[in-house]
Amino acid sequence: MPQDKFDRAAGFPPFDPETPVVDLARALIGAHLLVRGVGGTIAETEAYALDDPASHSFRGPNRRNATMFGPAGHAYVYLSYGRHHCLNVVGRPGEAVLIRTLVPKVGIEIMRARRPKGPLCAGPGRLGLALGLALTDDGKPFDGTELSLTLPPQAGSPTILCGPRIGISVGQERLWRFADAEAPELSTAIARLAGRNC
DNA sequence: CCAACGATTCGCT
DNA sequence: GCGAATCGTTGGC
Repeated sequence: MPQDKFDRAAGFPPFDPETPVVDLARALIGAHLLVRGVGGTIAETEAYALDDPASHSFRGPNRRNATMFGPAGHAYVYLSYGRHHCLNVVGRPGEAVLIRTLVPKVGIEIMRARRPKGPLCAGPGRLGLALGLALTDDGKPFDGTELSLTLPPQAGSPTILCGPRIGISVGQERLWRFADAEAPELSTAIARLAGRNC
């Protein structure tokens, strides 16, 4: 049963220049994410690398992806399909982890006000709306000021499922989508990842 | 310069 | 299950 390559208790988040983005993506499963006091537990992530045709960084730096080439531990927020604000955690240069699903914990009333119907934080677009993300959040650090990323003390090493990333037309062979097998929000996602543990 | 296409979601058939 | 919404980036001419 493969598990994380780093010691979750040693230091979190692992924003050192050595941590490959796949390890960061796995490390963030089970972490607690807050955006201006609203958030929850990360349940689903995707990794995007530099030599990765599915990544925004693949063709080099530009106005949109500049944050991906900046320091680790900052938020890369971009506009998806002209309407959704999606949140990433920047790792090594040109690498980032897309936060796809959160188990809502804090500020649920606020999230529900922003999203009157349907799932609060299941899917990157819904999550961005529920957390009140905007393009002005692009480049902000996860330093506990507006954005924070912590590992709950009681959190153990979750069982992590993996599978192909969603919504991409290239790079499907990389099984870089990760999900917490225990997360309640992921019934359909878990079904699609059933039996895969890597 | 212009047409096509997304790291998506929602509503209707 | 399918198509619209919506806009910045991309790629072809």
